[in-house]
Amino acid sequence: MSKKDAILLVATHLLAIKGYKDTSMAEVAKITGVAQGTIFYHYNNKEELFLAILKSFQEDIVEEFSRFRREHNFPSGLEMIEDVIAFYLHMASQMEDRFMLLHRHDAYELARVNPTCHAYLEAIYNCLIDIFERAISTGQEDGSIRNVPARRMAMIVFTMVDGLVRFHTHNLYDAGVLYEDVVQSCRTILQNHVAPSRS
Amino acid sequence: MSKKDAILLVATHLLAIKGYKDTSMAEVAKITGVAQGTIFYHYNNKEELFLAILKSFQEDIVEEFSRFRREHNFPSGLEMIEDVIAFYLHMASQMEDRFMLLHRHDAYELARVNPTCHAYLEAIYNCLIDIFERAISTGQEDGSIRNVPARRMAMIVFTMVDGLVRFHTHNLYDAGVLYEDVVQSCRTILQNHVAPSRS
DNA sequence: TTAAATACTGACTGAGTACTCAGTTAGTAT
DNA sequence: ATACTAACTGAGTACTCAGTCAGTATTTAA
Repeated sequence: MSKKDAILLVATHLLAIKGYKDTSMAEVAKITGVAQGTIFYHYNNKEELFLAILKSFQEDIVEEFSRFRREHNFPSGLEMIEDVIAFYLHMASQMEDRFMLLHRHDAYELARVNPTCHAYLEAIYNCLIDIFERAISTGQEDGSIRNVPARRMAMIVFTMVDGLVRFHTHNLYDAGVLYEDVVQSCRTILQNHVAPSRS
Repeated sequence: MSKKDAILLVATHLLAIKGYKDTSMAEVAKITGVAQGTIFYHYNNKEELFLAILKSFQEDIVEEFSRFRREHNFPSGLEMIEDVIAFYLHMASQMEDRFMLLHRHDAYELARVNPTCHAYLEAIYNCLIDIFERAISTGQEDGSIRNVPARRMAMIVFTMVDGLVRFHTHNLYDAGVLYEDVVQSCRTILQNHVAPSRS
């Protein structure tokens, strides 16, 4: 791996677990095993390094989620929802550092003054919510999901699933026991009770 | 108001909107209109000031939520849920600064190494989730809410409502349009469809 | 009218910060 | 053999920060 990539990886981890202000470029350099100057050779300043992390996150997550849609087939929209929830949680543990970055305020504060940062964040959230929305729309077409506003319900489902992840990272409750309840709740909210042929 | 209280108020606001590391004691002093040393006279260090804020938040929120329960009567548990959601959002805008503090990582990081901080956080969350749980239990007794695990469902409802608040503070979506959907979703999840007399 | 306790002040300190820059090195083209 | 380049280095710079301290004002008690 190039030193540039190694710096990005170490910085992602430190920024995730310690936050922007508590992460010093000196520490990133030391852990990566490069000189401090090397970081500034590749990234002009701390903010650019942070943006590079968001950019790679956005690219990777779009890639992973579209691969998921390519490689899986779902018997119905309602069943797809459950697989999407499981996949989301899988990604959140696979990309633990970057999801933790999403749960910090650093990115949102930068987004207020930096349009590039705002664009990355929006792209990431759109990707995360899109996949729930797609499942709901699919379910509405095949009749397994009732007639609800797809985008807004996708955001609510997202909120619940993301809440699980946050409970876990905040270390206050054992979120694992909530998984089944969340899946069941989503089923209850979305499930169509009238026969599909009725519409 | 005493200078001590004034310092607490200003610090709460700054810590909420800028975060722990980005808030300097010098700025707190300047905005409050006291000398830097005055802060350290009342609070031994920055961490103690932070804990004092959490403590007052915990006390106030317990007070407000138990007042709500004292002063309101609810025709049924299911209807109580809707009022609780509205009240929660009311409190979140009333105590905007302190709820924003809850959405930052600062407190959770301190809680990892500081048992007092952990205790305050746990008390706050318990209070927030208790009121949802109480509504669900009430509804199960009067038959308006179905037989679901009360505590865990309370956490899920909390997750949705808190998600609304977070969307708002993160400034990414207009969360207002989601309110009705969240209330409707909660009703769908919890509502009892069998006649109360059947049990 | 003291004396003691409490409340407050702001200049100061030393550790830590992001970032710079003159210079080295390893590799490649001429 | 010479010239050139991108990657890399780490000591140095200017600055910010939490916390200290010696001293002053204000309140309380005898």
